[in-house]
Amino acid sequence: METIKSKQDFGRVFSGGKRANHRLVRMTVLRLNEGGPARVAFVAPKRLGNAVFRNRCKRVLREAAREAGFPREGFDVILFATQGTHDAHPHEVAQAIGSVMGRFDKNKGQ
RNA sequence: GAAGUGGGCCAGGCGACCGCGGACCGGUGCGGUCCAGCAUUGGACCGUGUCGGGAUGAGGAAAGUCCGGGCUCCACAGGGCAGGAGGCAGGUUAACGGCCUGGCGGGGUGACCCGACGGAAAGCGCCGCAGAAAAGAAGACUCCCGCUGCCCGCCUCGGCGGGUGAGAGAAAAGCUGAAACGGUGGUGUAAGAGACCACCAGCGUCGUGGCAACACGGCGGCUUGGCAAGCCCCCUCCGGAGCAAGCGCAUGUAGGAGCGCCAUGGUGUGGCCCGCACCGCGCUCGGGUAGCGCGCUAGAGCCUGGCGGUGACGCCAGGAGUAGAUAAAUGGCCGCCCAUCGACAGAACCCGGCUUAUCGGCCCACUUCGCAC
RNA sequence: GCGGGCGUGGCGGAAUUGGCAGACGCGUACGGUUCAGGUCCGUAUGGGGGCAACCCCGUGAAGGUUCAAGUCCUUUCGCCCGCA
Repeated sequence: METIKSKQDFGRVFSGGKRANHRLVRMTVLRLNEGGPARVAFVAPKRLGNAVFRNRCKRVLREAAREAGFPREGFDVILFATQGTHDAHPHEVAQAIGSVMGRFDKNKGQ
């Protein structure tokens, strides 16, 4: 699973991407016009808690992303943990990601 | 059995499947270099992609960053001032503000626990309100006494009684306060006082024991508040930075332009001075960069046994054993077991401590109380 | 990794060398002014107890030094800032 690493790439996704919120996950999605590998990033803000709490959040997101079929062709996605992510089951989070991504797939079809 | 004290240990386990970091091994594609050969080609090494195999992979505090070191660079880390830290004694150690043993003080019936525990007659400063007085202030004030003097009365003519409080005496009492020129009791006196005596506290000094802190005993003269976590004094220790240290490679219009200063100068140097080393330096404009590799994990380390030591610890012998990431790896799911899957919590150069957080459980030693034998 | 600062009523923000904690401003409540509202003026305003006089507790938390701590010291929690 290719991850976004450099500061410049993050900046590109933040400025050009669209945001979508859910109780269990928040995400920023950038549609890629030209080729290049689709990538993912996992973020847990510091205000959520200590290092163990945030590591757990990112592991849940990682497992959910794997189940949801990431990385998806043509998208760079940043996944943010929320307060609910820590105690959620990865399967729930995967469904949440799926429903949110559904909007973007629909838009793509139009 | 109940309550408690001290010390040590564990931090769910096993199996199956899917996934993550990553050393290593094997296959294979591409590129480069070298070697052999006339040549198709073959072999070795390096880089890179891909497929398969595959050991191994967070903590007792990884935490807070409160101390101490190692390591690296600055000069080989040197002198002084400033600044900072520590503060009963002896030991332990690489070092420490840690630890051990002992002393002293305090708490507990006890096992045990706690203690920033040098100096206030080196100096400066502070001690509000109350109180006569608050730090040597004079014996100032109230109070005490009635020797001398003065006044009045009596009378046996020199004394007696009464009054006064000028002079002399004295430091006991003075309601306050956190704290008042040691405390209690006695002798003494006009009244009193370490003036004298006994005991206690404290000080000095001598002796004995102890490496020492200190303890015990004798003697002495009678006595000098508290705060140093106020400044300070004394003793001991500390050069500065930190793995973004530091070294190498690659990239780059890059050995850039302008102005200013310059040897009693500038930089290394981080507060200052000296010393040492180097010879350009400062500002502005413009440009570039946090890519890759090394450092990077085996270390004053851990376990077991023996010896020395009261102990911390030291010495010797044997044994086991690679976390090294860099947008940063440990997760998901199923089954079984203990007891309900639990607490605090995630390595980032590495160690030794300290402090703080913490569900539940186990082991050892000891104390007090109750009951039974 | 290294270094520095802050925490006081509901809010902002004072409290000199330790010596009566909450000055001052805002806000809130009540009353007055007005036909009504605003402005303005006055009173009250940390918590608990008491009929009252008054007493006790309160400066992020827990200890300590001192006769006395918002102030000094230690540990700890939270927040903010700077440097590489």
